[in-house]
Amino acid sequence: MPPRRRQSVTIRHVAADAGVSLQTVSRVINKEPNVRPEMMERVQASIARLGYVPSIAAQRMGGSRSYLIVALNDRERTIADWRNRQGTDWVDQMMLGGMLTCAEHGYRLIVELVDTHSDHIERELLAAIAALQPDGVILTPPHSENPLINGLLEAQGISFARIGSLKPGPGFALSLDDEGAARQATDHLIALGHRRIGFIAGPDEYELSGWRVAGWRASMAAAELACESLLAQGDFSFASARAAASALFDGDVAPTAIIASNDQMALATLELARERGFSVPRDLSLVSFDDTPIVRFVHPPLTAVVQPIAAVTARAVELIIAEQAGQDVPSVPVITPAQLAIRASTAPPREDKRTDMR
Amino acid sequence: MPPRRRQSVTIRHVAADAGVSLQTVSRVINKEPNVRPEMMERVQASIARLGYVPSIAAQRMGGSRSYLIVALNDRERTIADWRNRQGTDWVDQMMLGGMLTCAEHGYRLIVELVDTHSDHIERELLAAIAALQPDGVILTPPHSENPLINGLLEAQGISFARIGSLKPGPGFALSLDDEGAARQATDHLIALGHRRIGFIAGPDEYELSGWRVAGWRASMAAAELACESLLAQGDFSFASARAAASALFDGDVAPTAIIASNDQMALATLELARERGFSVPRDLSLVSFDDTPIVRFVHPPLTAVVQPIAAVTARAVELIIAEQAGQDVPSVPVITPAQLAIRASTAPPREDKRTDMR
DNA sequence: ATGAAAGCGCTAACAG
DNA sequence: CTGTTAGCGCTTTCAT
Repeated sequence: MPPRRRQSVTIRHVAADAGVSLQTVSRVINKEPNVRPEMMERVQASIARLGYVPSIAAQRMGGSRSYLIVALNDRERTIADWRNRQGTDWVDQMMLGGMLTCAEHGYRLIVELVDTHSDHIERELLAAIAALQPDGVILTPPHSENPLINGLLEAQGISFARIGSLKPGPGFALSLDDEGAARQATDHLIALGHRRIGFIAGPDEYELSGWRVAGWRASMAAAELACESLLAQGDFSFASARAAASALFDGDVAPTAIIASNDQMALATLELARERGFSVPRDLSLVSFDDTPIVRFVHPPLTAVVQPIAAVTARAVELIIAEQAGQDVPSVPVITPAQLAIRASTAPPREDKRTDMR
Repeated sequence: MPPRRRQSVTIRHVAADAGVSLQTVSRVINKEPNVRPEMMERVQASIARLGYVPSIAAQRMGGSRSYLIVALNDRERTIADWRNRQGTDWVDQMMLGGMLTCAEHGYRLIVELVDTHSDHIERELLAAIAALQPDGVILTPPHSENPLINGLLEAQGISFARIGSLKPGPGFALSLDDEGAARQATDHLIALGHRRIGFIAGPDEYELSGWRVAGWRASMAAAELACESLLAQGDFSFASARAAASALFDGDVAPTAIIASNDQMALATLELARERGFSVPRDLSLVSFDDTPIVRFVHPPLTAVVQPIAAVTARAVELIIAEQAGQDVPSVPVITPAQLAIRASTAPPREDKRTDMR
């Protein structure tokens, strides 16, 4: 049984050491105004000498911030990703962006998992809030636009960020530029000389599915290329994409390139292409969305749209902290551009008889 | 500026609702004895009805636990892994084991990064402790046996676990069974019919390097096989392993199988084998250590020793919580067996003229 | 510009 | 077995 531990050096020690009141020390810690420079210096010297660091528990108890930001992720999906060990690094990228940004401001990021589908999601969230009293919450898909969660957080008066959402409303909307990313991918293929570029869309439940399709359509239209018979739909799963790719291959206009709306679907397309004797990228160019680590290790490594999850999460943290500090924060969605990582799965199309010449 | 938030339902509300004193509620929350079953029930009913969840900040202030466990990782290495996006999932596996186990007991896991090489590592750790007041700390290599950290934690009276360490001393030592794992890998190859099994060791700075070599030696000896000219050493880096594998290939006894002490070194060996025209596993069987996701996606997928990081971290959390609760905890190192994932990189050796027949 | 007082939600130590 | 009291370390009032 460990001994009852107490803070070794408290604000009281600092106050005594500097010969000022607790209040003055508190003011210095919180960078509040109305402290003479010399006082401030004296206090800071004491703080440094004593190695004083405020207890966040006490700070929270005193009625101020908790310096805690909760990153809410879907339990089922996150655990499955961890268990599968397929290299999905969504959480890592969130930590990379979120933790480091938190650390810069003296905050901590705590990852919490909640059941999306559960009807006690409300209870789970409230429990986390009651226990942790976080200063902010970062929502990720599929929670970002959950009205229950959104309403609850708003009612509790907690700042929160919605990653992957463009909707106005309470909380900050932060999204990757899905449409722009799809355009970039399409333009890349067009520049390589492709004219029949297929697209495997994601499910309609996800708004971003539509954005990605829109980007592809826009690029195709700009290049005066037809989209007819070049669009198929999957549900982000490997199996669904095999069917979708199959439909594309067997369709009226065999594509020379395919863009898949996520990695799993791109891998399925790659597999199917192989089975049909198509060599990638010689017979078929392939572009993937998400750029999880795995697409770098398949053969050939896939050209992919990189999701800047770390950057978006970092921004989310900054917004939350800025709002805490009473600073002005933008009320429009924050859109972060995506990048295209060009690898070995895209190349100019092979010359063939079907190349139309107008 | 968000409004000053307060706990919506506190222990006081529960006490009033149940018509008992604060203390009784506290006792129920903490499962302390000396509460009549009927009282307990009444209090629990109120807790459920009001949706009460204790504030960990307040609990900590009251002088009890903080319900926080810090997982200390090396900053440089962790950030590099996140940035590289090579699929390294050490942190994820820690969270899988650590977070879930924490959650079962009402604890939270907070990941903290500190600079190993920095001389202010002491200050960093003390700051984290002062701010968070964690109930426990989980150390990972290369911190596990850092005397400064060990001493500091002991002095602070904080329970801590040392992952990847077998040393006695303050804190719980938890390790994977490196020697056993190496034996398993070697035995697997011997069972396949290999007799000339090479081993690429890790650097001496890591104790586990020695354990792994010992396991290989033991298995070889048990099968009456010679180790002569079959041991090479690297430093866990890709480059070092190319040299090591090269030495093995060019040595007196060309191995028909090689065990590399980590994934990077296995990949280097694979690459070199390819360059020399050896087909894996036809001409050379290959076993890797660590089993990061990447080895599943190379061709052929590598047979590998799986590091049960999640299981070990889960155990670490359990030990810390048990000690907190005043329960008896083992004082001997906790060794978790490793598993061998058999994939396509190992096969029986090809018949060749050099097969000795005694 | 500084200080003194009160209280945050909870638990430990003591009473009954 | 149960209730009362006194803090924990900090931040808010409100004085000065």
